[in-house]
Amino acid sequence: MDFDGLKRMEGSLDSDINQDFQDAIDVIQRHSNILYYDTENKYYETLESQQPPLAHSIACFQFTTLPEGSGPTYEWSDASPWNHSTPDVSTGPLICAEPPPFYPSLSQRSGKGRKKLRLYEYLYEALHDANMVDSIQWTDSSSGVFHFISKNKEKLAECWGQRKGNRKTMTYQKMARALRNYSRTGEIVKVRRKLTYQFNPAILQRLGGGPTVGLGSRPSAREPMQQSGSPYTSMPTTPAYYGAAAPNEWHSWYGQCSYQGEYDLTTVLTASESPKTCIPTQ
DNA sequence: ATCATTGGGAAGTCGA
DNA sequence: CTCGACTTCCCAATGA
Repeated sequence: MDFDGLKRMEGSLDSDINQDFQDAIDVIQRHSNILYYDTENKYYETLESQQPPLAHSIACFQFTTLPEGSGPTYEWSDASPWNHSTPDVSTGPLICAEPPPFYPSLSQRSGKGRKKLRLYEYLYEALHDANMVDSIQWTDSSSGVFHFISKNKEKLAECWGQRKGNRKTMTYQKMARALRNYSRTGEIVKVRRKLTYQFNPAILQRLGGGPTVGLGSRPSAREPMQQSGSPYTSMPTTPAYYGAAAPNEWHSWYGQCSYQGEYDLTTVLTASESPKTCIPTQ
């Protein structure tokens, strides 16, 4: 992203971002470095050339069609990122283009043996999509903390709903409800900050980035992630959220913080060199 | 007081 | 038929 792009971004960010503008800049800078993420698919290289100027279209997803019976036929990470351009939300209501012919219908998408795309996977995907930067951004990608942009969070939700082929329009409220269910399993937890959530480090790792933690299979509601002996239980390198990989311990950390009043997330999250304690801003 | 956001219960849907 | 993973609806609490 060039400087002009940055400037445009700045103009489009609304008040809740301004409150932590430095944060946003940091995230944008991170995104500018993220373009190499998908070098294998050449997504970001080709996006520009492939994209027609559909200024108000979103949520057109291109899937790689895999032959039936060739092993696990769908993994979310195998799906090519969707083609869409950033809608100019300031000029009017969001209009979603009809899915292109290759857009898989629900039945196709969930065909034999295909794993359903999970919300957290979708969010992770969106976080690496430069065109979604106006809807969702990393607050601190290394610790898996991300936040929704108040102004455009509904766009992301709509995209999610379209991707799932829901009958009704997905809203942020409904998406957030699903997100809250993750707090039970610990896949994503709520950060005590407006519109901000955090991936579990193990999930983050599994999704292809983030800190190195003990890997395990995906936790289930019945088997919440337990990582006793994990470095995160004793050593909060990025103290705020890694405090523990186990959800319960995360929460206990949050609980601690909440007693200390509002804390400076930016400070806490951007300082990873040395262990720090929670820093209240007031 | 208003609005946005958060949180959770409960029932329903859908695919595996 | 069961189960997981949402989805949908609703309502209450909280904070700006």
